[in-house]
Amino acid sequence: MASTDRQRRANTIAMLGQAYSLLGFKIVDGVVGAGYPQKPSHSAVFAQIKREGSRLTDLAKGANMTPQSMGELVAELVELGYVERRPDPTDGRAKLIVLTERGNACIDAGETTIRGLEDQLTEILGKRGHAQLRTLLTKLLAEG
Amino acid sequence: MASTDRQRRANTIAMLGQAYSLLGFKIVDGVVGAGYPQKPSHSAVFAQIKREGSRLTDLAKGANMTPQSMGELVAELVELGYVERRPDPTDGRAKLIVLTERGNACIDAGETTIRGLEDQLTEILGKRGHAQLRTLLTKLLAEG
DNA sequence: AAAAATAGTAAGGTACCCCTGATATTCAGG
DNA sequence: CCTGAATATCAGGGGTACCTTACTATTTTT
Repeated sequence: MASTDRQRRANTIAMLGQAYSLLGFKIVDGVVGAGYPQKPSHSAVFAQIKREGSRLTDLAKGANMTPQSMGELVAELVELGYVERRPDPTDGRAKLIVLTERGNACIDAGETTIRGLEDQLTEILGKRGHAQLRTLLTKLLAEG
Repeated sequence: MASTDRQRRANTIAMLGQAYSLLGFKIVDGVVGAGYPQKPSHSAVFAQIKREGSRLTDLAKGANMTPQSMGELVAELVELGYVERRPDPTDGRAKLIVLTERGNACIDAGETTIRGLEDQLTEILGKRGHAQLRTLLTKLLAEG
């Protein structure tokens, strides 16, 4: 991803990138550090999967990738013990990808990590500043 | 990079990532669209290289990678006609990586693209909001 | 002048992330 | 019940972005 800066004042986009890089890695580190090893791409599953379980195809669509690729991610998560494949009672072709207990615990660890980082943000920016940042980003993403 | 979300309210870090992803790709698209093909990783060079030229080792340090990896990036940029390797007159071991005319033009295109995107940000967030965002990010990066 | 450090190059490897193509099974409509 | 679409999976491939190890050429140190 280009920042293509070299200017004296960093551009806003480069700053966004640096901020994300800084904090994003801390999430993975936090979750992995809490005893839940995983690869960054796995979050594509964790971010979408429903409590009742999700179909592979739906996960793939949601993550904007092929079912084959998603299948590979799921296979890794099965290997790691975070999800299981179960036959879908409503469709013999389909399988439901469901979180195991450990999978749910992993998500909890992720949410805890994120909450901790949000708290750090509040410390750095102040309650007001943090809220402002969120408002601005929301606006930006709505229009972008 | 994990967002590990699934919450109703998106977390701030995920939003930072989305915003960066959105805008970062627009930079590359803009520069490439202006007739300067390149890969995202190349910005690691463009972002650092000095007008007088830079040494490979320095570029590598600045981008936090090995000289070998940086050497590869530089080789690609030489291929694309953006930089040249010249012997460093002050040290027979070293070479200076210097921008060609085309390389400078490419940087100019990048800066133009970024300026355009910054203007868009101002439109979306307002002059005040844009300034606030920059202030908040600056603070965040200083502490992080 | 010999030894040690530094600059760069060369060759090969790894992790990650995603793709295409082909196949088996099941479902849904005519 | 036949056929076309959908679901998942197997097999194989490829690109990006890095790394390690090993080497040569040059400079600096002793």
